[in-house]
Amino acid sequence: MKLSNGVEWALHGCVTLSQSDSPVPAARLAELHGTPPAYMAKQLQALSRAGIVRSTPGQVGGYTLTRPASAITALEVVRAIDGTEPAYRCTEIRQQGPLGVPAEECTRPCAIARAMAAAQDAWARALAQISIADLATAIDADSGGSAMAGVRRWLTAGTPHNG
Amino acid sequence: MKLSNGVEWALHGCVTLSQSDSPVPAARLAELHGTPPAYMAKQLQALSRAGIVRSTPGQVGGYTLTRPASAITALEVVRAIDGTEPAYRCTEIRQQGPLGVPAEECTRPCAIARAMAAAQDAWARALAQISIADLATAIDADSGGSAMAGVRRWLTAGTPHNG
DNA sequence: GCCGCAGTACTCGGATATATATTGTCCGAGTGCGATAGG
DNA sequence: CCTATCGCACTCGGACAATATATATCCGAGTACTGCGGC
Repeated sequence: MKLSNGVEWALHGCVTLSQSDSPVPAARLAELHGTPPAYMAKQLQALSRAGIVRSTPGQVGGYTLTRPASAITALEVVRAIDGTEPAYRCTEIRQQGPLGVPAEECTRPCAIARAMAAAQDAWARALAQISIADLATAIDADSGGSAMAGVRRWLTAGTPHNG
Repeated sequence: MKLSNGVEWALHGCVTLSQSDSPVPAARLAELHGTPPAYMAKQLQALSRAGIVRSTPGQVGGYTLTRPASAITALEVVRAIDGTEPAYRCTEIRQQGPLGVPAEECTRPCAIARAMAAAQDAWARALAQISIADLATAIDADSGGSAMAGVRRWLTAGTPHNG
């Protein structure tokens, strides 16, 4: 069970976007985080399809959060990048083999699938309780309260029409 | 985040093994579940390395659970097949880029990594609460109490020296 | 001085190669049972 | 009839291909700013 690396970049990217009102280009986010620019752009496109960020074309375009950071959960970001399919996919092997139960009796999911789904729900609930704003606050606290201010300064310093 | 298909086979296999005192060959388990024999054997080898099952060589050999089914958790089986590494691996991108924080200040994990780890813990706890015996009981209940008896009958019927 | 227009530079978006992990398969090493020969 | 020995069939175990997924990249479509010409 490996989560895509893009999830990490998307989460950090959302935290960064939460510090800017003006659009931030994908290339700039990639520069800030030290990631391949084209691949970071790919993740942002996925976030755009999921409705988490809005893309602004044009010369001073870029990406912006569609909602306040406190209204975006980590679960949404993870699902946008990694997909919504559950980690455990039951292939109904109980219907296979010499003792396979007929499909008509399989009215409810397999007990094993139910257990795995319950675990996944617990995981999702934990992520749903955390917002991008929470993450930004936590990161800021870890650095003594200077990290987010530094991000804001760097973002504005890099946009010539703003600084 | 996709979980290996072998997890499903391993879980079903452990439930089946819990119904037999004598060793069950991998090929027989594969036949019962309708899976590729060689690949099912691969999963059982992983379970053996993890100490969940014990392999018995020889003509009437096979695999047996090392402990009562009530003492084997679903988490152990999943970890044996899928590995113990967490789904989210922090690559410390906070140390990258122009605003990278020096490594000496990274005394505790990144806030995002902490959030993801907490979610993974919730997932693990949910799986740790479920034993192979619980799964067997649930599967049996789904079939009106006949499934496990059928498995036991099929296992003994297939072993010529027992039936 | 003000307005309309073309040019340009920048942005995103999807289609395209490469690397890696998973899936699936095979053959060799080892072990216990069973038949057999001897006492 | 009992026992030791040999052969064999069956088992697991790890090493080896084929496939699917994730990773990384590139080029084309579209849009807002900028400079220029006309009014």
